[in-house]
Amino acid sequence: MSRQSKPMEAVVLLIDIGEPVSHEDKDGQSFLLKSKQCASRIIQRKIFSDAADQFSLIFVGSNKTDNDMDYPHIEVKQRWFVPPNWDLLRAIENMKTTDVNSADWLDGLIVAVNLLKHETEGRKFTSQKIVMLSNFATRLRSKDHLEDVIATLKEMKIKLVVIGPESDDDLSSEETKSNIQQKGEVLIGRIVDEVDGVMCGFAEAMSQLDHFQKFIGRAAPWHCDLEIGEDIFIPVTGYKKFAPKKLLTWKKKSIEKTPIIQETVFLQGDEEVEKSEVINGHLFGQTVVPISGDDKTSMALTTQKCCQIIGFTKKQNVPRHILVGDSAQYIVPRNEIEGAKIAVTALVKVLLEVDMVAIVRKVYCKNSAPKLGALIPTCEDASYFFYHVPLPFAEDERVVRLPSLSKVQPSQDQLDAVDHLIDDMDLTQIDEDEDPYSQLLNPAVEHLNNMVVLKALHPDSKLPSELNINIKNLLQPKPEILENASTSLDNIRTLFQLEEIEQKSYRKGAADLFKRGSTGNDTEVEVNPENLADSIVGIVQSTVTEIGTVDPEGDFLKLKELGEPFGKICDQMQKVIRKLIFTSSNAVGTRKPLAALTLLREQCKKMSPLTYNSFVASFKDDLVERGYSDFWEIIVQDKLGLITSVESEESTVSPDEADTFYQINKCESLSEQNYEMEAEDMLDML
DNA sequence: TACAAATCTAAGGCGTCCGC
DNA sequence: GCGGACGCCTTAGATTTGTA
Repeated sequence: MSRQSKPMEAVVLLIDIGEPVSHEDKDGQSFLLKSKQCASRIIQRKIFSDAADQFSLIFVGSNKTDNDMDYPHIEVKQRWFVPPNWDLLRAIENMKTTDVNSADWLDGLIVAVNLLKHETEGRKFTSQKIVMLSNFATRLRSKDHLEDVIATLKEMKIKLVVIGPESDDDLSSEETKSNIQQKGEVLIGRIVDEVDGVMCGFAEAMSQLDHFQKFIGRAAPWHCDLEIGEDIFIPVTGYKKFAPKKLLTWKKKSIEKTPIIQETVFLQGDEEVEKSEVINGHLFGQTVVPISGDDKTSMALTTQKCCQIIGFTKKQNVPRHILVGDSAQYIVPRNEIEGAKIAVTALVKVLLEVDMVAIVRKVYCKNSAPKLGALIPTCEDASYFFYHVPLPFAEDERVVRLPSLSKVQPSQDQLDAVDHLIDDMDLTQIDEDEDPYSQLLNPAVEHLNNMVVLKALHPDSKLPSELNINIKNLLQPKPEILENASTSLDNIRTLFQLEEIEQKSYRKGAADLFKRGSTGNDTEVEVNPENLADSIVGIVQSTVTEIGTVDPEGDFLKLKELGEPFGKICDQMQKVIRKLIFTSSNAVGTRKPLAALTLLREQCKKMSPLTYNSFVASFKDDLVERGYSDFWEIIVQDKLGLITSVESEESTVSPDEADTFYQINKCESLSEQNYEMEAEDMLDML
């Protein structure tokens, strides 16, 4: 057995399919149709909730008689208790009414009790339930067994759920119940009362079954010692507070019942390579660095499970927006460990008093990756504990500079209107019990499950293009909230007039920007300075913060104009040139890095020849060493080597020295050959 | 010790974006 | 339109936990 098994309930679905349930109600639907929807929904919910419950199925009013007690018109359709499955669902979907109008629903109940008694023997069900769907419109053969049924239901602690006709209060004045039906309802009502069961109409039942139920499993504990320094260890346990709902997972299955075998083939060119001959590698620039399994093992960071406090900081240093991860944990003192509760409580109390949080290094298990997190002290219902929320490492952070919105100046009326709208739709003041959104279900999960059910039951039919009304409701604000905000919404509509703007293509935009000159000469363009300021320059000014690979020359000049330190932009330019040569794809070509290098040399000639000379010397070494001699040849051709004393007074390099620099000495070319050999060897190994 | 459930991790598949 | 880079999602496998 598992450590703590899921609850496993044995459920008998007892459904009336006799003649009396074939009649259509005022809403145009027969009782059987409603029974179908209801029973089907019960099974669907169980399938998707991954519950361990098992079902059997009994029809009352069937043309067949198939039960151990030989009661007429009672058919045990599914004897063995089986997990909820699509076959069961199809059996329910295919239910048809019969012309039998003398089936006894009490007989059906007795057969169901008998089934639970005998078919659950030796199996570890945690509870037993009968779900009965009938309109009780047939005359009972005998009421002799009534007391026995009640006694057995009580004795076996069977839960009884009866879904029947709407109560008289919910019926319209035109709808009436027959005498037999009224007597039947009184009788079943008595049974339900006696066994403390549940009885409801379809409307109520369906409202509870509309959405797929959430299965609340028991969170798995994570035991660890909270370490403070070298000597203090507090035994704690972590439980997930919340985690994202996982959607259905897809498995590749053949519908033709021939198994799908997934096969992976490794190819080098057109030739197949054995998996054993394939090893992983990392691509550094154009160089593949192979990493074998052994290398990987020796490179792996070996860690031990831990939850180590590495420091404390003021709570305001851990603002909400830097919290990361997709789940949070409770960290509570370990149960039954003496002193753990006292220690955690003391720590939490002190941190609350000084408004601080603890920063921890958390390793889930041996050799798993260390994570950074914040332990946020919390007190709820007189219990002191921590919330653990993951924090980002430095390299996880992205600094996004967005253009200023200062150009947008809303009027005071517009500001007030938005203010009112926020007040009217404010959910923060709603009582938690009345908050319609506190238990909001995930519409994506609901919709996907609905669609899977449709496809499973009707594989050839098309999926509906319209969303189910229940899903639509999940996506809408509640009507009462919209009503409350109706005045504010009207104000917003009036004050923020929307205009349709024709979407201009980039080319069209450019044509507008660079208006053709009045000369009519097609080759001349006239730049409209006002437009330019509002568009390209504006955008560039607000966004260029460092030199990128898209327009390195433009970025360099812009940053220089903005007064960035010359050394800093030279450094960035050098990095970009290296990136364009060594790590970009071949498609980049040599034009862009060459243009960037030319500009850098021109600028350094005036400002700092030493910076350029130092860079070009090490750049030459790298080019030769990595086998980029073609690009070096272009540098030689274009005379982009060392800046000489003739070109700049600050340079100490003579023209002769500059000429010698263009030659590659034997040692360098030897190392190049070596590199090529090594690369060939490595490729052979691959 | 075996087992089931919860949890985490790495690898591979796939879709989107962007530069050429 | 193509292909590389990147990120998200799924899946399989590993680890941990607690009970029978």
